[in-house]
Amino acid sequence: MKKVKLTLKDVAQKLGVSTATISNAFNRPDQLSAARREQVLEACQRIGYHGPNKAAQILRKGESRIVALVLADSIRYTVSDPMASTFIKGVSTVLQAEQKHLLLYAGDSESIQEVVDFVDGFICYGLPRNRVLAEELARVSKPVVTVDFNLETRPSINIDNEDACYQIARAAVREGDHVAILGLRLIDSPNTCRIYDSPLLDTDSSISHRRLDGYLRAVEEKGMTVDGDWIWHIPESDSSFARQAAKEALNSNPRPDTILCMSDIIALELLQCALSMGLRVPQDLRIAGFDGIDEASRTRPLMATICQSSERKGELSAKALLSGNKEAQLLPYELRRGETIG
Amino acid sequence: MKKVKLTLKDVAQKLGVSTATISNAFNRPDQLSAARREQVLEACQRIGYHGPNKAAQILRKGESRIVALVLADSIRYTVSDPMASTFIKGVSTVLQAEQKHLLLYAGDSESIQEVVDFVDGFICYGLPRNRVLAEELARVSKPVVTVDFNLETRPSINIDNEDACYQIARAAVREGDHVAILGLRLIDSPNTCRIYDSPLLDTDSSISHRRLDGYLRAVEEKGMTVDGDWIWHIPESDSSFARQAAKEALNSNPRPDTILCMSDIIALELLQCALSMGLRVPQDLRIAGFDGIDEASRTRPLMATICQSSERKGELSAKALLSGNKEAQLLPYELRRGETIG
DNA sequence: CGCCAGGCCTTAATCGATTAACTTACCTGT
DNA sequence: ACAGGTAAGTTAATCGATTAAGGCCTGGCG
Repeated sequence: MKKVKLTLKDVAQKLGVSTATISNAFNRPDQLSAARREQVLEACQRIGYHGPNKAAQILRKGESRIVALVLADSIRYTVSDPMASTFIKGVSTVLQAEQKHLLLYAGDSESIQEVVDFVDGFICYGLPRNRVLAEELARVSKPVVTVDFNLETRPSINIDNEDACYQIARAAVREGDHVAILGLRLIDSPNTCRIYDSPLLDTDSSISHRRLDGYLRAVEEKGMTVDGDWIWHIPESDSSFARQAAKEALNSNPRPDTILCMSDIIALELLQCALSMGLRVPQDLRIAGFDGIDEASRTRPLMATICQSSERKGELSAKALLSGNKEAQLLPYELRRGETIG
Repeated sequence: MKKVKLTLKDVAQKLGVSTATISNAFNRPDQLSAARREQVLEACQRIGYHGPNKAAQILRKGESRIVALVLADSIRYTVSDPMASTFIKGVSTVLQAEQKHLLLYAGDSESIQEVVDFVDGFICYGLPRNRVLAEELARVSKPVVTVDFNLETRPSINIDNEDACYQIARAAVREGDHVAILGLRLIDSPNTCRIYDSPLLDTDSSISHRRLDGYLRAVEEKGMTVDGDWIWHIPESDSSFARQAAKEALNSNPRPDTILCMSDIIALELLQCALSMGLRVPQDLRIAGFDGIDEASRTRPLMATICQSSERKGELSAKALLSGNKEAQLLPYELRRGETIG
C-alpha cells in the first residue's frame, strides 16, 4: 500500500510530461490530444492518483463547491425543529443535484470569517442571534441569500409575513375580544416573558416584527389594541418555553378570547394546555398558529394556521444562491381556517 | 469600502516587516515581541484584514477544522429520521465545543475523494449504500470513525446488536410461536419484500445481520426456526415501506404470533396496523421494536424495545475522532419490556 | 575583552494545484 | 518554397499562507 501522497508532479514525472498536461487532462480536455489524455488518466488509475488535491484547488480556483448553511440557532435545536429541518431537506435536494456540499454553520459561533475563505456562498436561515455575525454577513464578498429575515443589499426568500398575520388575525379576532399574542424572539431575553414596553429587537430585519405588525393591524381595524403585557416573548420555538407562556396567558385576568401564536409549535402547546384546563376551543378560546407543520394538521379541533412550504424555501434559496439571482422572492402562503378560530 | 482582498503580504508591506512576522503574530506569539504583535494586530484591525486566508491554511497546514459526517442515506431522509437526527445532535454538540465545522456528506454521492483532501476526518453513520464508497472509506489516510457498522481497521461505535436482539427476542418469543421478522436492509432491493433465500447484503459489516443473528439464536433456542419467507426486507426505516411489510406479515397464513422489528418506526407502524385490524396486543400478537425513540414510549400498549442513546453515540464518535482514540466502543443498551410482548 | 546564548526578524522553500503566454512541430494553400 | 495557422505541450508565475534555517544585535559571564 502506497503511503505517500501523490501529486500532479509525481504523475508528470512518471510519464515524462509537464504538470500542466496532467492538470489539463483533468480540467481541459481540449488542451491535449485524446490519446495523451487517455494515457494520463490510465496512469493515474494505475498508480493510485485520485485527481487534483481539492485543498489546492480551493486556494487556486477560489471555489470549493461548499455552501454554508448559517443557522440562527444551534444545530441541536435546528434538527429537531420541523420547519428548520424541512428547510434543510429543500436545500440539500438542490445542492445534491448540483454536486455541492453542505456545511452546517451554527449561528452561535463567533465569526463568519472562520469559513468565508473556503465556502462558495451562504444561505442564512433566520436572523442570527449573534449581532456581529449578521453584520459580517452583510459585508461578505461572496453570495449570500437570506431566508426569513432581511439583510440590506442581500436577496431574501420570504413570505409576506405581515400580510399573512393580518389575514389570520382578521379571521380569528372578533370585535370586543381580548387578544393576546404569543410571539417569537421579540426582545432580547433568554426567557419567556411579557414584553411590556421593552425595546423590540432588530425591528427592521426580523420577521417576528412583520408578524406583530400584521396582527396589530388586524386588531386595530376592529377597534381594539394589544398592550405589551398581553404580548409574550418566547425565546425559541420550543415546547417547554411555549408551555410557560401558554399557561401565563390562559391564567391572565381577564382570560384572552383569542390568542395569536407566531408558530404552530407554540399554538399546539397552547391548545394542549387549554384543553387540559377544560376550555372549549373555539367556544371559550380561539387559537391561531403559524407555519402549517404536519403535526398541526392532526389536532382535534384542527388548528387554524398559515401554511407555508419550508422545503420550497430551501429549494429556492439554494437555487437563488447557485444561479446568482439577486431578486428578493415572496412565496405564496395559504390561510387554513381549521376549527380553532370558529 | 475596500474591494481588494487583503493578504499577509499587504499587511507586511504596510508595516514594513516580513510576512513571516505577520503570520507569527497570528499563530506563534512567542516568535515576536509583544509590542510588535500588538502593533500588527492593531494594524490588521485598522485596514480590515481578518486573519490568514483559510483556504491557504488548509493547503499549507493540512488542517481545516472540518469534519465530514458521512450519511448512509440522503440528507433528506436523515433529518427526518429520529435516530439519525438525534445522532447529529450529539456530534454537533462536541464539534461545536471544539470549534470544528460539520460537513454533511450524503452517502449516495459518488466518491469520498471529493472531500477527503480538505476535511480532517470522517464520522460514518451507517453502512453507505454505495459499495465503492465504503471501500474508499477503508483506505482513506485520515481518521475515520464508523457508527452502526464495521469497517475493518477502523474504530467503531456500536452497541452489541446481536446480544440486544437475542435478549428482546428471548423475552418476546414463546415456545411454539410463529415468528416473523421485519428487517432493515437485509438484501439488495429498493422495495419491501420477503427475503426468501436471496443473498444477504454485506454480512460482515452490517448491523442488520448482527440483529438477525441475535433474533434467530433466541428463536432456535426455543426450538423453532424462521424461514426466509417470514423475514421481510425493508429498504429504509420509513413508515410507508414499513406499512407494506406490516400488512403482508399480518395477512400471512398462519398469522405470526410474534413479530420482531429492527426499528421502532417499523414496530410503530405494525402496532398501528394490528390495532386497526382489531388485533389485541399482546394477546393476539406480540411486537418487539428496536431503538427506543420517543414516540415508542408514548404508545398504548407501551412498546417493548431496546433503548439505546443515539445522541450519546454521536458525542462519542465525535470525541473518538477528535482524540484519535482507535478503540472500538460498545455502548450499553437497555431492554424495555413494555406491554407489547406480554 | 571576547564569546556564547537568546530574542527578534527575515529569507526562501514549500503546500499542490491552475493557467496565461510561449515554443515547437506539423500542415496547408498559393 | 514560404508565410500563416493550428494543435500539443512546456514554462513559469501565481493562489496565500507556514515554517525551518539563518542573520544580527544585545547582554551576561568568565
